[in-house]
Parts: sequence; C-alpha cells; structure tokens
Amino acid sequence: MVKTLYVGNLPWGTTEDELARAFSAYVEVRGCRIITDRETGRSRGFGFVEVDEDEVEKAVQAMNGAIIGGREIVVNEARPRQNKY
DNA sequence: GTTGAGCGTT
Repeated sequence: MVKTLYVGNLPWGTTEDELARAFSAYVEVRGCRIITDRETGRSRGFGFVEVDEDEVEKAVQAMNGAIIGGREIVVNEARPRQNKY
C-alpha cells in the first residue's frame, strides 16, 4: 500500500525532483507532486510525496525538519483527499 | 520581479 505525505514550508523554487531526491535518501519514493497555483502555475510552497506504507513513519522521522533549498520543511501524513464530510 | 500558513489534479 502507498500512503501520501504532506510536505510543507518548501521554498518557492523547489521542484518535484528535489523533493523526490531528498526523500529517496531514506525511503522509496513512489511518487511526488508539487502543488502549483492552477492560475499562475507558480509553486504554492508545499507538495505531496507518496511512499510505501511501512516507510511513512520513517520518512516523517527522517525528513520532518530537514533542509531543502535552505528551508526547513514540514512532513506529516497527508489528509485524505477524497471522502469529504 | 511579489508571498509563507497550509492539505493536492486527472
């Protein structure tokens, strides 16, 4: 199973590749996505990383507070995208 | 060319 991680506090210029590389140093990155503003196409400063379920905790422990692009990032388990109350 | 808490498209 694959779970999604929320990655926040990213620098504006951070790319999915940078994100994937940083996480791949500790866990297997199944996928990654930087959220960009749909109107302007600019980064919103956060993204999501998909990792294996068994490595979610490891990824959080390893990458939460890590430095990417000179900024301290925030890593948590993402909220479910679908299933709205 | 800007900004800084916040949870994403089919």
